[in-house]
Amino acid sequence: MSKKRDFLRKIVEDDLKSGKYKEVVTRFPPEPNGYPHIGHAKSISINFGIAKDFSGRCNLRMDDTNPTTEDTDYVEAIKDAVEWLGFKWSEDVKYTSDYFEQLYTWAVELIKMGRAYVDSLNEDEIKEYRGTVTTPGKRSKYANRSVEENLKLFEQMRDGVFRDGEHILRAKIDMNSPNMKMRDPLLYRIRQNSHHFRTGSKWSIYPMYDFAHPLSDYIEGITHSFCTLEFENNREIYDWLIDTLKLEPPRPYQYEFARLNISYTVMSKRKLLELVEGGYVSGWDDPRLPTIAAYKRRGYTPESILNFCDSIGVSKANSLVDVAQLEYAIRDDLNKKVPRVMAVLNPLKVVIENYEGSEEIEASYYPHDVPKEGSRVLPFAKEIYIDRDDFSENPKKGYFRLTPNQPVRLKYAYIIEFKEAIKNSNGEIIELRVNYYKNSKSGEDSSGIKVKSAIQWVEASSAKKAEVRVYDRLFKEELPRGIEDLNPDSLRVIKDALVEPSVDSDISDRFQFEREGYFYKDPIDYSSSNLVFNKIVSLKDSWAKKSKPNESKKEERRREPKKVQIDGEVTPMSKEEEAKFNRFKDELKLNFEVSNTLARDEVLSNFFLEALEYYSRAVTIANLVTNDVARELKQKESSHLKYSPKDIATLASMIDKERISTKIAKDVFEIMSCEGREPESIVKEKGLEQISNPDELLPIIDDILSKNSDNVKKYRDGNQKLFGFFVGQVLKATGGKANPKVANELIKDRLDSKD
RNA sequence: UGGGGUAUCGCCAAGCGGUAAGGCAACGGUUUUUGGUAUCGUCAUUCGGGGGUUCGAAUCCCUCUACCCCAUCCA
Repeated sequence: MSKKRDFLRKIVEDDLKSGKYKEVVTRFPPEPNGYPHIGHAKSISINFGIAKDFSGRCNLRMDDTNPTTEDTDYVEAIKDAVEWLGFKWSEDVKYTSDYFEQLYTWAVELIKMGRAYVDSLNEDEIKEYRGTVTTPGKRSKYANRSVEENLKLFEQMRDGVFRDGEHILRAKIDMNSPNMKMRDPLLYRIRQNSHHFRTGSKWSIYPMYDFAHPLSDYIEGITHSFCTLEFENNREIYDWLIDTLKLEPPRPYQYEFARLNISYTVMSKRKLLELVEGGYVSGWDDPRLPTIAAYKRRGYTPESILNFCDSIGVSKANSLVDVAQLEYAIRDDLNKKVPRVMAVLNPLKVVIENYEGSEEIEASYYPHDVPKEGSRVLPFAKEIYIDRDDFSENPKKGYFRLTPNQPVRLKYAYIIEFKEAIKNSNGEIIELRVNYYKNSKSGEDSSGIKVKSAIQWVEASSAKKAEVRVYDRLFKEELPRGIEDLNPDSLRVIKDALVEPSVDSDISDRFQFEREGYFYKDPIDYSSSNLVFNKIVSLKDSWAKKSKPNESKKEERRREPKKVQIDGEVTPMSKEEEAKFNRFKDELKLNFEVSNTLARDEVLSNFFLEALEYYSRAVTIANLVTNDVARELKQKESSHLKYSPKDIATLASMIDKERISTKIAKDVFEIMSCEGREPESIVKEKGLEQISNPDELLPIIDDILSKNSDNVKKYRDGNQKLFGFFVGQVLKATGGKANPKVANELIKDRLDSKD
């Protein structure tokens, strides 16, 4: 298993360790209503990856609860994507529609329990009754129907008695819930005349996501149900359903992670569909799209996609991943795998005037640093082609290629030297005349000529013509809004590129065209008589960066000045709060902030006041209460606390008497709140009294200092930050019991004096 | 405006009271018959802002700010 542990893996690991589940079971549950994209790849990588890491299982489930949008084509595309990425789902592909009968039974059960009802409001009324995020909703009058009536109506809904929209099944939860999703969520709707791609016209009613999803997870024995952030609000329904139906454990729990966004592309189904249907791209597998089908067609490897998913991690923060990170993943993968070959994308004819005849040159497919074997033969003769970019009449500074007074090596072959440029009537160069050095042949070079670079070439008579499709980012904006941000140059088709003859063999489908990039034989259009290549990704090009001075040095290290943030209004205190505040501050001498916090929180201030009756040093108690007790109170009712104000008072007195350090006090507090024992007995039992005696501490300190002599040196050289490190080490060595104040002084002494 | 979330380098992202990981990008050097690769180095005195607690805070407390999600009979 990989060492890397994201928060989801941590949850799974803990659950397995605690024995909550014996085996982890996950699922990838797409709705088959669109082509999966790289965002799905992230989800696939998480769900299948976690199952694999923890030797569990992962189901592939088609969430087909909406007959109007779904289709079997999409099912195939999804299966294909999962397989292509190299995963195997557990058993057969699952379908939510397989569970319709069971789901129906549960719905009936809910009705019988009085927890669901048939509502007959129309769509607009339902919306209106739901209220808004700030105003409560109100319940429909139909919510009062008897169980019998609901049962009968629901049965009739199933039997196709009603038209779409006439009735709806809802859970009876809470129309005033601050969570909009809990305002009597819809469970079933009527879809009278739609044809479901699997169940046909068998059903007139279809379950909604919120109803079908948790229960399908339960049916399949899923343990961890991972989904994206936008379902956070739905989790409450998820739990409500499973609890209300009193389903036998083990039950699944839902956890959410952030959806993937990549710069310069779009990921939403709606926008993708718009691109395809609007003809802005050639189809779902247009290599410019972020769909898995597109990456596959473009030539990305499954490994590279998976590596990419690994590299971006999993978290809950909305983020926009730089495409450069994806590009790195594919380059990194292909670099190790793929043969190098020569291609000239923008051919310029070159005649080597002093060369006669022809020869064959053997050239390795792989550079010295790729540990793979294999070579091919390159024909060589008087007429060749090089790339137009590799000759310059008026070179920029730092240009390494052929110029009128700079020779260049033809890779694997000879060094050539410029003689003459032939131009057409427009002054464009159409042909180059050069001479070669006989004794400069690659591998047996005795010419002594130093060249700055070696360029690719193809021999004229044997080179094959190829179509090369060069892709750039689909959008010109980092965060595209829609088609208005389309990059007009996202596709460039080069019809008359030339490639060396060995390319048309079955050595590989992917190549590196030397000094250009990685290319893939188009799986659909490529044939021996019609060579078609897709550009997967270019090589890194530090020359292009250097030679393009536009956005140059200006941005150097220009740190944004820190924005000044304006603080908002703080709600004013009530009369009583203000009175308390003044008493705390003036009478009890608490500081402003502590008084403020205490005064504004009634539970807290009561707790504090009560503790004060047992011990009179207000400051220590107040600090304990405002910090540590407050933390617990965020999660628990005060009546659920396992310790009393008196215990806190005792703890405070122990701190004041310096029997224990504040650090240990935190530990003691922790035990108090977990086990509900008195501080005195905890300290006694564990022997937590702090060590303040220098004679006891000094040997420990010296030991640590000598063991960390490198850090001591660093500290003395000026790295003041390291001081905390030494204190930490001493505290660690004493089990936290060293009096940190004393330890601090002693360490400082030692560090500053002894050389 | 109610509720639910999230903020650590240009972009991802570790970190859970004791020396601010790592990757991408960027910038330099070395190697190189790919301006590729590899390799070495540089790149957060500071963790959204302000207070507080502590010997010690990215981590605990208070508070403010910004952004995302929720009012489909979609998922």
